[in-house]
Amino acid sequence: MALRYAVLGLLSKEHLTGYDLTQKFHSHISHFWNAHHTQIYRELQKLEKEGLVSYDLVQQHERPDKKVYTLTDHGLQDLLGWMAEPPKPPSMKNETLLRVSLFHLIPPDQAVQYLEASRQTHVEVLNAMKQWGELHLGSADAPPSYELIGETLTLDFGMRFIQTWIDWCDYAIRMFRSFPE
Amino acid sequence: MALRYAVLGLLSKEHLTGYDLTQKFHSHISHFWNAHHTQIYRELQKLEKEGLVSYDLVQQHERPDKKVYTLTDHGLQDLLGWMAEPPKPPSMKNETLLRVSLFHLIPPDQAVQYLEASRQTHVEVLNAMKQWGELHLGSADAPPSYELIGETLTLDFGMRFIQTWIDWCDYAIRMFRSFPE
DNA sequence: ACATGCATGTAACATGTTACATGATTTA
DNA sequence: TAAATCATGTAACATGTTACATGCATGT
Repeated sequence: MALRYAVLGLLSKEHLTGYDLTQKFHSHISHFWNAHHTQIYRELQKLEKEGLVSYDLVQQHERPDKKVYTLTDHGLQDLLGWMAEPPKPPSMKNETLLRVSLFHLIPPDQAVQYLEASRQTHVEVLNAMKQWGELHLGSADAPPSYELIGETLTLDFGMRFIQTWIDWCDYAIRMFRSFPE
Repeated sequence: MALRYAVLGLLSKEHLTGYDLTQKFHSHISHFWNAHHTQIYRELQKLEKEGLVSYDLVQQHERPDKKVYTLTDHGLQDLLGWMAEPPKPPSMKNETLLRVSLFHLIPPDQAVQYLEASRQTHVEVLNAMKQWGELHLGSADAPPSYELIGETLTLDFGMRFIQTWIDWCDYAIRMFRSFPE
């Protein structure tokens, strides 16, 4: 029930095509949501049938037509209603942690190897986030405009989250190293 | 592709019925995975057809029969093969952050109210985790046995994760308070 | 009397993933 | 010459959610 609100939310800022939306998902909100283009096209069709979005056909030279989607009044009302719903407890689904919970099945050096690879992946993600923030939000020290407050806060959470991963990987590696092999 | 490994992983420790598995999902691994009983029954049927698990019918007095599932050799091999796969970058999907990214659509006091409710929810989850850890894993200071290392580490991550949420909520509330209303 | 627990499921639907398809244009 | 980009999709399948169903036992 939430993919629709990710789409409506992006459309509340700009008029976008399905393709544009896919790009935004990858570039702007991947630290808290993501979707394949196939899902987005399917969702747009449904939202259009329900009257929450409408589209204009735009002809292009030498390219297929594109559908530029717009949020309708009804769509904005639906979105604002959803914004007022109470928060739910977080539910995690993480393949790495699922593996870690079964580490007693494998030898310690394989576990350490896995944790080191995982740490490395997270370091790379964190660097990419920092770069993205500097490019899109400017200095992290200066307070953001009200328009950008949501993006600033979610990026900040994303970076804290990844840092938590890195710290935890270090801790876990130390714990494994303390076991006699 | 990972629910099956959550099921196989639990069955690598004990023989369990579908009902037992549902309980374990809720009580033991909810900080990094979860599933409805309907999913678990469906998955067990598939795993049985593929020969990764088998079951014994156990008759009960005054209750319907139960199927107690066991991991087969084939199932264990499949599980160990999965354990050796490389880690993926984490992918988050979080409704709260999706709302936060759209906070520019609502007035600051509604945003603060939401963040305070979210903080409260996370405090409650953290307390429940602490209690569960004391009950199942004993003192957090003493090093765990190798059998319990996975559960110790995943619970530790869960608690760090929730603490990160709480700290971030405080930061976000301060940021909103600094905006003139 | 009513809810909760034990134990198993079906059905319908929503969401997410992967593979395949088209066809011109631009970049390496 | 190969690939990536723009732009739109279909199809098949896996996973996740919600509602409904059964029937007995125990606790409040």
